[in-house]
Amino acid sequence: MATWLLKSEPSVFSIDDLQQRGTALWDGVRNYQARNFLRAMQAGDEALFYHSSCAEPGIVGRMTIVRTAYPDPTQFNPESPYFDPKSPAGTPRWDSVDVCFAGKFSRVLTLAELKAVPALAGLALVQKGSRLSVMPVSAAEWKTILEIA
DNA sequence: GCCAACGTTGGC
DNA sequence: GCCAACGTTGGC
Repeated sequence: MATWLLKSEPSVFSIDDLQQRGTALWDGVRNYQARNFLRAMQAGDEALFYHSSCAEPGIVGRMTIVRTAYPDPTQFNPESPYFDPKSPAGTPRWDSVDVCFAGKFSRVLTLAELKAVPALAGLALVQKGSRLSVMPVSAAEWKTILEIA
């Protein structure tokens, strides 16, 4: 089982939205490195939910991957902000996975706090200039994060 | 709202 | 293949 971290802007899709819906498709990833991580996910993998571009950026909960990568339907929808007219119909560029709510932390593990934890220094999230929205989390990092949650 | 850092595009 | 220009991300 692998572990991951996924970013979302809470004004678009928050941990509370996921809690309400139970299961949701994770769409809108438009970066090749992030997409490749989506494609590496297995059903049963676990992931952290991170709120970005908001008043208090940080990790807010956990989820489980319940369906492996499949073509992100928004890339073909001209009405969607994620529409990609250049994505070939035969070999779609962008993928989604399905995720299931697995818990909301009692507090936000803020980015500032995470940056101060030496054991998390290798996490792409805390590295300067990193904008990666889907990233792997090592077993040790996962353990550290759950311990401070 | 600002702006640093990054990824992508496209001319050459 | 290089690299300047551009658009986007995301913290502050």
